[in-house]
Amino acid sequence: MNTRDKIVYIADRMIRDVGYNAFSYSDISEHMQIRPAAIHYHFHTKNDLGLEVIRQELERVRQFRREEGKNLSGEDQLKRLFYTFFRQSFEDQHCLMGALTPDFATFDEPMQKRIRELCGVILQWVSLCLEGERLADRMRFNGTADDRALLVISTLLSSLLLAPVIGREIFVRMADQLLEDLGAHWRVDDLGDVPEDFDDPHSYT
Amino acid sequence: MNTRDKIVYIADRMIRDVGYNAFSYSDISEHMQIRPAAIHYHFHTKNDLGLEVIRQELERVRQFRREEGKNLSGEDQLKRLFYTFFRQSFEDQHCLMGALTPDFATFDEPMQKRIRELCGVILQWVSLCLEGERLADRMRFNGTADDRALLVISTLLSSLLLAPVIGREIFVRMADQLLEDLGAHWRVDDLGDVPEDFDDPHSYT
DNA sequence: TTCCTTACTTACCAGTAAGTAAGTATTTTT
DNA sequence: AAAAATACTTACTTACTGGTAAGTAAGGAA
Repeated sequence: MNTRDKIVYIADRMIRDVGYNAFSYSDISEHMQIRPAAIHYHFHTKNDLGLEVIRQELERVRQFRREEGKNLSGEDQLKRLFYTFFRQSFEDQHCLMGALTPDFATFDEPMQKRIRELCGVILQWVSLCLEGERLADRMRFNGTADDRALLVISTLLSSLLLAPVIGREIFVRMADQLLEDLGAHWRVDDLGDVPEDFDDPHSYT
Repeated sequence: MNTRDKIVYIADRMIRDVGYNAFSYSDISEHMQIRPAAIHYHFHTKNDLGLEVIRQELERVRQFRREEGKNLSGEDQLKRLFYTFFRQSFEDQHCLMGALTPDFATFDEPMQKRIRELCGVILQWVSLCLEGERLADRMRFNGTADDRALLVISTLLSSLLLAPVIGREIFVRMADQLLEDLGAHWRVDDLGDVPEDFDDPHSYT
């Protein structure tokens, strides 16, 4: 990974760990062979870095849907989503939306716009998966798929936020309850174990 | 309201507006006839102030349950909870848990402990209300009341987090869907309008 | 009248934040 | 071989953070 991408990767993790307003360039520099000022060479302002972190996550989600997701059922795509969140619950990390929304009011317009974009893409993705599953009779729920997607995302998001407070096990409790309510025939346990090493920069979301 | 309580009130609002790590003593001082250093007279450190903000909210919830809540049905208590969150969605404010949990890793032990306490009290409260409503046949749900309380809180919490991003209307959408799923015969619309002025320091939570 | 407390103010500290400017070693292009 | 771009470092500025120290005006108690 080149320096630029490494900076973005570390910033991404920092945002998920402690929130956007609680990390600095010097925090990032401590995790790599670089001085804080060198980060300014790659990202003029912290805002630019923040924008890039969200842009890359947006791109990852879009690429997954374009390429891998194309050949996967809604169920398999949802499993991927749940697995990502499951893994993050083990790392005491939050999803980008959960980490960024509380500080939303402190961001400028371009940043807010991009968060809105990320939010829209994720909701649309989950909504389409849910609608497909309902049509295939593998899930059932009242109301629109859009509304149900909102509930799914909000449950995953808050289970990560609450995990460090209440305990890691609440992710499985909440996710399984959600799946039961949706009439799904699979549970978090079916997703497989989380590997020991967590150095791959994948995440949706 | 005396100076000390006013500081706590403003700090509370700031935490809900922009998060704990994004406000300073000078931000608070700008909202009252006082210099930043005077706040140190009342609260030696920012941590002490944070602790007091949570303590007061904890006390408010406990007092409500001890006094008013005693004579109210689970339904009326839940209505009170939903109404509080509904009102906050209009102010683009977050609940304390939603505002504090993303920064959780940056807090020291006493602070984390108190947030955990607040979280526990709220969940227990909602859980008891839900259990009562199920027994009274006014609500129905699978699984334990504790798990269902977790879902209710997480939905309310994230709807506030997402409101500034997606739009205020999502609070009503998500809350109503939640109530429908629970088999409740009431909706957010039944809670009455939110008044224009929002200067009363009540909030649970 | 003196003393002490309360509730501040002003002035300051050390530390850290984001950001800049100038210089340098290394690689790439011409 | 010279020039230029790349990827930094060192050293800095400005602004602001939480926190401290010393002083003071107002009020009540001895």
